[in-house]
Amino acid sequence: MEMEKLVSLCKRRGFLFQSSEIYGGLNGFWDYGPLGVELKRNIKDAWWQDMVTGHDDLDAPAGAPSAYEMTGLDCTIIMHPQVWKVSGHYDLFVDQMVDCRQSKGRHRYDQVQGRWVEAKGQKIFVTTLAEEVEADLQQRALKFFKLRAKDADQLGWDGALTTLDKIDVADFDKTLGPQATELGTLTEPRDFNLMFPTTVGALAGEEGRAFLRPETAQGIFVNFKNVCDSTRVRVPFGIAQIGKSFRNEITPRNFTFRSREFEQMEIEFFCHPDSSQDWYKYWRDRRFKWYTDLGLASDRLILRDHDPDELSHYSTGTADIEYQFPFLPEGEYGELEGIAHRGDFDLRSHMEGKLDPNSCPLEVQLGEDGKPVHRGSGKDLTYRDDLTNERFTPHVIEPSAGADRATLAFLCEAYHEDTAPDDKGKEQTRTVMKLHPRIAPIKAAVFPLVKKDGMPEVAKDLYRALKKKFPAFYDEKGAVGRRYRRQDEAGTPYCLTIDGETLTDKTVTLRDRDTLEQVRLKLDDVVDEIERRVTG
RNA sequence: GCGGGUGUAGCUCAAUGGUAGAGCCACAGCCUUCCAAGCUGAAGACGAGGGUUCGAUUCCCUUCACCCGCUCCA
Repeated sequence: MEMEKLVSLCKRRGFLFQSSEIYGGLNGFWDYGPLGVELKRNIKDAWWQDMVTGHDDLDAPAGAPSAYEMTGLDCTIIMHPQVWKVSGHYDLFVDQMVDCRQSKGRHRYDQVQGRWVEAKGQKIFVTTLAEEVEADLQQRALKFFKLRAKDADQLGWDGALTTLDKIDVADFDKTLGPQATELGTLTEPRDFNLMFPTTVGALAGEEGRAFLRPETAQGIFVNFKNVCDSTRVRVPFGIAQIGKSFRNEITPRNFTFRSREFEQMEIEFFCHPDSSQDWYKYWRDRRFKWYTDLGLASDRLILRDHDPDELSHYSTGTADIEYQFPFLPEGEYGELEGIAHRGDFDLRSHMEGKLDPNSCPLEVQLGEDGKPVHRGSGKDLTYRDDLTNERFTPHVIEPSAGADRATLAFLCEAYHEDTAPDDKGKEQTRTVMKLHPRIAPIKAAVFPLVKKDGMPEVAKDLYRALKKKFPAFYDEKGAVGRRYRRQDEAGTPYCLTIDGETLTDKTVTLRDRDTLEQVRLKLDDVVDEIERRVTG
């Protein structure tokens, strides 16, 4: 399936529009149209229902180490600036980048490795992005100095392997960029702040500076104590939140996949350190199943465990749920959700101050003055188990899903074209969105077969009855076949048609979107039957 | 942010330095008894801003957006 067809359908039928389109659009921002808003809300509602309100907290669900409770929060988008300093976003989201004028490549300033080397009376700083750092450095140095492999002993290496940000910018004219063949092609490092700054209060200036949240998770961590104090939840339990987050991505691309304003569905699950591994595995599998239950095909969806070298050292496991989006090259997947074992990193950070993610065991990151780089709240965020009397800092499992990415994946999965003969027997292409009935924007459409003989009146009554329960659609215009096709593109799973028989025997036809099959139902049973089919 | 490509009606596509055409969709009506039928009618566009020109959708510049590649993806 080509992505353009889906993008075109989304616009034509009102699933998705470009933000501010009449002014030319804005890169990285998208609006949901009349059908899209229903679809996305259904996805968020399904998540909230399945994870929070509908969760059975009395018995351990399949695969769970024990029974557990779930509760929710709705936190603000703008939070105290210290939250982001302590969480690490403030330091981490201010990336410095260098561009290469020759290769046109852009690189993270602190991730380009290199080393000083001298030969033939010239000293240069040679860099690489290769995994085989030493080997590639030698090869590139040999090539630059026009030496053969057997002349490797003519290379005079000076100093240890380091990164680009550790050398003087003035030495950039003696630097061989990682993809360059000549010296001095790298630009000076430039800032790319991935957090959107804003100002709180009427007075501009550093005092009022705040940020739009780059994730919803921190709102949960800073409210951990509030939730414990105001409810009777006991560890293990989870706090869920759905809400907008903002990241000033360098390159928004691929329709809504990477947007600058997006919505997250996150759970922070708090458990005892000793059982955290089991909970991590439970959530990984539970979340994967959630997508397949709603219709994502398991052959396009994978659960990918991060390699150990991808993990922060304090995390004992992270897995991505990834979907084979049609805009990605064959064999590549895009992330829908990450499930991370975060240990006690977050709660401890908000107690003690920003932790150094590279320290082991974790220690507060100190500045040159010996004080924390970013101070924590100083509040006690530990938990006391009143059954065992044990006090500990809970470990956290974080299933973090993108609502817009899930919506896009369901749209991609739903798009189908098939052929069906029209009334003249000619094969016509049919575009149909095979959305799971639970997330379909419109659950049922009602048609009088023709606009006479009292059929519209019966159809309108049925439509009104359906609408009291869920979104329904009424259409009496044109040929019935055309009306069916329109609903196919909107993803409506069921169409109900009032015909001549309805008037005599009180039955209607129920037409299935995917199979095109029709069955007759008693008019009085229709509302209950449709409701049974479209609710989880 | 860099390089390449593309911007004409909701969609698909024309033509043109001098009043921008069509098909489909959608709309109103007629007709229609189960999968995009037919007839009639009405409506709808040169991404934005400058410049050259008597006149620019067309030529030039800038900008915005989308697509491909690079880069990035806590």
